[in-house]
Amino acid sequence: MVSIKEVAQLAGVSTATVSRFINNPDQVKQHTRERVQKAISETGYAPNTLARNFRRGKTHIVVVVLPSVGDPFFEGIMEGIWRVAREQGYSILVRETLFNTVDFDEFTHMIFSKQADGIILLASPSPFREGVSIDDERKQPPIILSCENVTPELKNFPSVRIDNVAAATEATTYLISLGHKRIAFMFGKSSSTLTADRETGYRKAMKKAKLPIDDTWVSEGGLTLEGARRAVRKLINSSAPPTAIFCANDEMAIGAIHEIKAAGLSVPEDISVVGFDDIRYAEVVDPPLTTIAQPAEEIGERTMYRLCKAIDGSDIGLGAETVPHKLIVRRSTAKPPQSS
Amino acid sequence: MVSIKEVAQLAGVSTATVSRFINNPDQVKQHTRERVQKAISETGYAPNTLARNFRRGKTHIVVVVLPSVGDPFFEGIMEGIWRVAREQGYSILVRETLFNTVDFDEFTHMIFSKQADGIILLASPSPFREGVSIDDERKQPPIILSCENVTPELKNFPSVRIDNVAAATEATTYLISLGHKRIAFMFGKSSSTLTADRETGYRKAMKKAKLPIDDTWVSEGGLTLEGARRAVRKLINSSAPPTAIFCANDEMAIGAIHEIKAAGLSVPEDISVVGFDDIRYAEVVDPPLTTIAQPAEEIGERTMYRLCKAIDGSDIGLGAETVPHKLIVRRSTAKPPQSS
DNA sequence: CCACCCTATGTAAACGATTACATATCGCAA
DNA sequence: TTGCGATATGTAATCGTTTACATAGGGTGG
Repeated sequence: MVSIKEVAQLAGVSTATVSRFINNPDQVKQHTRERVQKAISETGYAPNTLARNFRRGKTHIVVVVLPSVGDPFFEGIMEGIWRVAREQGYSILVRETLFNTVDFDEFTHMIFSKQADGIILLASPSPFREGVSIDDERKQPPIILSCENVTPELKNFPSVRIDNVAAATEATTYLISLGHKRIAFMFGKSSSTLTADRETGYRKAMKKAKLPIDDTWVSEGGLTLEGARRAVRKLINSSAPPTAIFCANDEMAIGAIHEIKAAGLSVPEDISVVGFDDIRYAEVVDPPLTTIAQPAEEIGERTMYRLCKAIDGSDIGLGAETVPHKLIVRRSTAKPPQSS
Repeated sequence: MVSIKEVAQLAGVSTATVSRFINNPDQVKQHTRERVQKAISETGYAPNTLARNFRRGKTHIVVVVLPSVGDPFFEGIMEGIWRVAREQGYSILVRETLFNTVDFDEFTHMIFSKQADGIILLASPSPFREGVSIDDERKQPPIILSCENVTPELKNFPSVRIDNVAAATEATTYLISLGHKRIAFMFGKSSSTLTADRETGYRKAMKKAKLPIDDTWVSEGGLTLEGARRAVRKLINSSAPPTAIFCANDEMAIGAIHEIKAAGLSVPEDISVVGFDDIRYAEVVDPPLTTIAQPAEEIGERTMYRLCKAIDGSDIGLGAETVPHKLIVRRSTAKPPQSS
């Protein structure tokens, strides 16, 4: 592997000059520039990134932690992250948790040990160790959340997300406005604020409409197709089956629709279904899914920008940056059946 | 940031001893070990990965290049890659191409400039520059393909994949066995061997059954939902619409089903649809999709293993490593309508 | 013509770990 | 006791860049 020394030798200059030629050509005289350029071409020299990063103390790497890349919702977020990353000269290292909780310390350690310059969390790390709090004023390592798919302990962490409470209220209220009274809520991990907030919104809307909530209507499905299908089977067989189901994400909603149809019922004639996220499959399932759209790319972009600022040492403060959501009405929702 | 020097000083030993303690504790006497451990705990020392990697000349990073993480088929492959990566101590840096061709040189450069130890290509790089050939005996940089979603020039590159020709033949033959005579084929980028092989398999089966192929039946849709929908509209409105459509991936098949139903036709009563990949949505679309299943995780694992070997300097040879596929029959296929 | 400054380049010291080689220490056999 | 080998530790060079500082050369103003 050819090093800067050999290039310098061949060009008859010092290594410093070669380095300057690469990083700041303006400092180098035209005449010298040509000689160095020639030497580089001849040797096929490429600067050793390991050495450079080591010397500069920067990895130019950002780790994105998410439950599963297969979830199409994350695609949009990643798109936004990548755009900014490319613009700012970062590479993205992806770390899947596969829905296992991971130790938060693992990520702070990645920063301390210079494996990465910053971290974006789209998944739940395990709760903090005792005594660690995020509210205090001491400088945090450059770690930021998106979508708040995390444990409540991290509530004050820098993050970018929609107002999940308001969005869930809106979705539920829409079902209520159609005439539904028995509305179920189906969610993922109960320990995440994401889920908790959406449940809060749901309960808020039900309460406002003075509608009762049957305990059997609120069920954990795991945010997956399969989990949703299990949960739906239970709901359908219960003594007072709901006429509408509000799912904490589209993946569950798609699984729910499938299972409802498999049971010989129709969507939306027998049961209305509302999803959350507006993934691209939402439009092509049968019937097309009513759902809450999140500006995923924008979330990704703003998260990455904020992280870059943190890496550069700026104070980005605590708390969430909120982006707008939107209710998308398609054909998976309708008035409840007459008999209800 | 605390360095090994400070730990050594605090423990009253040399930096060499601290280094040995970290990398090879057995070499260090029990007594010393305790002192060093104490110093590490007290200082909160974490070895600087940048320095270590630089010294060792290894990044412990593998780049995976793919068109889009949003495609659920890649999820399985990534799963397999990650499993092995974790086992072998690598981090995965993901690079999306968003269906743009990227310069192959970019990846060899990443290796030369020590940004990564190896590359896995799941997406099409642009054709080689003139004069570069992959058949020659000179040692290749550690780059490997999966799924052969690439330009034909790379045909001899080390890769892991199913036998696309045989799989496509099988799928087409299955349609023929149901009685279909007018079978369309819908594919993505025509420049990839993946598509070419599947088309070859399709043509082979048609030829064997002595069935003609209408040119309008073979159409490029871009491997996306939207592309497939456009292509279906054309097919339906043609003078001799097909009774079955074989799609080069499930994403297209799902788009096709949706568009067929939107046009007021039924699947499979009017038109049968076959996909490719068996992504997890294949089972929950309506009707559930008949498709070719690929052992995605296994592909990912074997790819990563082979790459690790290449990185370690072993000769992994040229050419493809083949894994088995399987036709999954669901309800999107049936006999053609009577009138045909 | 001198003094000064500015520009282009060279010299060499970092960065923080690893490791070849040198040295010290200890145990044990002769 | 001496000598040898094995074991544990220290010394210092090294990886390839960057960069603070030194220096040389060239131009300008007085």
